[in-house]
Amino acid sequence: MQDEKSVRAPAGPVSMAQVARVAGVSQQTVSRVANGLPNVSERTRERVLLAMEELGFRPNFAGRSLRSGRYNSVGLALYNVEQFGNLGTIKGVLSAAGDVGCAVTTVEMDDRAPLSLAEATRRMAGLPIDALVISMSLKSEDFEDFVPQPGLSTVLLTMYEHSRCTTVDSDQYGCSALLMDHLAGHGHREVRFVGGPVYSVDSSFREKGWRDALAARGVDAAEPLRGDWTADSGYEAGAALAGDAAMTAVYAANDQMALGVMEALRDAGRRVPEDVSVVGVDDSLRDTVPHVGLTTVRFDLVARGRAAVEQALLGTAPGYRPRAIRIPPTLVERSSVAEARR
Amino acid sequence: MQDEKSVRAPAGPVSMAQVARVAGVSQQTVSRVANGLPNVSERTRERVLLAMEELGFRPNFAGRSLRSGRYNSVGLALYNVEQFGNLGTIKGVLSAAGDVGCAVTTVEMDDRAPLSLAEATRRMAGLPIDALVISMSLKSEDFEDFVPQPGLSTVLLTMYEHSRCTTVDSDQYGCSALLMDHLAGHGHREVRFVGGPVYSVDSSFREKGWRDALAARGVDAAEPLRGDWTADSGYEAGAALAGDAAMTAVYAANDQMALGVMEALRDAGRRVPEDVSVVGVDDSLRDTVPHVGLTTVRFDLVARGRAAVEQALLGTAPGYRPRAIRIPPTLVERSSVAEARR
DNA sequence: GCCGTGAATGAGTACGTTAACATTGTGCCT
DNA sequence: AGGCACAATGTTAACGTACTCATTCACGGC
Repeated sequence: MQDEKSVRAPAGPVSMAQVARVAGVSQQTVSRVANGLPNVSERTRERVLLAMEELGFRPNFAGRSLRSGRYNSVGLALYNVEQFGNLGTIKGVLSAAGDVGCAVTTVEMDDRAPLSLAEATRRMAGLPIDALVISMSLKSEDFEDFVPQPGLSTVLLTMYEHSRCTTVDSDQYGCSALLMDHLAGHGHREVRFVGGPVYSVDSSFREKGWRDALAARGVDAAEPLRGDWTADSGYEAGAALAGDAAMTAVYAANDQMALGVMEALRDAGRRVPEDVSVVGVDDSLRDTVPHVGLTTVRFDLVARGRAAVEQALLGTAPGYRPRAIRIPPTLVERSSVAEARR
Repeated sequence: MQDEKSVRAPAGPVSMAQVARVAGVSQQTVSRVANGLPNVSERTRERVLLAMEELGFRPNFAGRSLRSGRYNSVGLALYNVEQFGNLGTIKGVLSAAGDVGCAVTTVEMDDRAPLSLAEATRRMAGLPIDALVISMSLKSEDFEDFVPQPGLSTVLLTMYEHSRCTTVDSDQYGCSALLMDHLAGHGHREVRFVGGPVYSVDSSFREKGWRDALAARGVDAAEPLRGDWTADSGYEAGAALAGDAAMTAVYAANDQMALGVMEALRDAGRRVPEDVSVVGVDDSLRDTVPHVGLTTVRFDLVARGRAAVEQALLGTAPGYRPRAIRIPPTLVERSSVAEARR
């Protein structure tokens, strides 16, 4: 039963008390060593570190945060993980949380039934988190009557402006203004819109921006076409638009559809951008398609995620007032926009 | 100071004891209600639920898991969040964790210096997690001397076969066999390889698979070209290969470069697939490029993430033995491969 | 040589929860 | 009517940590 070296079977989690016994010190001294506090002699420190190593000590999170009242973690409720943009947002959330020494505790919410915000909050409330970021693409009315969990600072990633909750989002309305101004600067008035699915909130904000821009210039908006975000659906829309002699530009609600539109127009004998200008949204094709020539708009999704976490953590301080933060997009000018024909 | 309704300022976190006081029951009864345990009268239950609502009770995670010794959470150490494939893996991790009622606690590891595995494990050890999945694209030698934290079931997402740790990965070697067999079936012997950056472990496994497949057929491997995964770098490689009269097929280590290769070949007057066949890896262009014609290989990244979590959780049971799990890829046959010229 | 100073260490306690056990109350069978 | 089963509820203890306070010890100034 005797080994030559330090093979005391830990058999389950090792507490500071056990380390203390082996090192011949008090549990409090082990705590000091574990947290790098001063007033521990070098000799003692080494003895304790050795005992920790030997037993495989792992600090008990529960005990620690029961004492401190803090978890050093931000909650993230995700609705549709694979949706475009989530990776950038996740990156921003992780990055901002990491900057302040926080982990990110994530739960996927799209298991069975379409979950409500209330249900999501309830499920997140029991997790080890100091603040909560909720990313669920819901309709505006689903946000209206939402009441955040008292005592849990909550931020919603949505364009809806909530009265009791800070909301953060890329400016899905402003991106249209950016593109329409750009097109107008090149003399385009008759701009057609190819939207995403009707249930998409982002698409409808982009559509509203398009409508308002046209209205501001006194142009009647033609009935928008709709795709399902894929390049193939964009191709169909482009094919349908190719015969439209009045229009000089197409605004597709994302880049993949814009690419489809461009290909369909060219297949129908209309040159891009000489005959028709095309713009998209997202700048998702960079590095993916060789020689991308699509003028588009880029959202800083990382900034979106960062802002959400920053606000959520600010919200843990008393006296914080909810606000609405919209991350401005930037225009990415390439070669799919030219002067409109007279 | 008296409001007509239930606006007792909670002022900080609310404990079961406080709820108990308001509801006029014992703290244990509150616990029973919170956990949905039986043997509570309907009247009492309602009274407690009301008090919870009124005070904004939020179950204390620390107290609960201090008692139970479990966290119901899986740790995820991520090295390079935005890298291709991570989103699918994250999805799989979240999904598998969610299936067993676990959250996922994530920390991004690429802050300052290139972190070591040991450092990553140390940082994750103090988090509220029952098991750990580590996703860091390191060289094989960085994995060799890794010792997992005792008492913390750990899985590495890597092709390296570790002796004391379960490893999970998509089969980055087998994908080459799949593609080379497919090409060989169409009569291709002289297949050129366009790899990713030299430091990429995935690329080198794919390259090894390509070499071994050629060797098995007695063909000398030409020096591979290298890109940086982007379509533009693929275009350059394609331009360089266009003059190579002997080769009949190109194997690009990812789809974006394959697309660049195809465009460069066509620009140089060589038809694809009639003159040269091209294959890629990842199937990353689906829905992104209209009418994708690229024959490629698809990894089930969600399955990769799922497998990692499943193994990590299995590892919490005694008697578990480490294993190496390789998720097989599937061939996605499109139109960029034709019979080789005689 | 005595006391003050400050470093090193230990003792005691409380954080919020749940499990085990103890107690009370209610209704039913004989 | 007496007792027994079982439902409803309360009491106590323990999980591992870090804070507060107490104690010991060494050293230096006078």
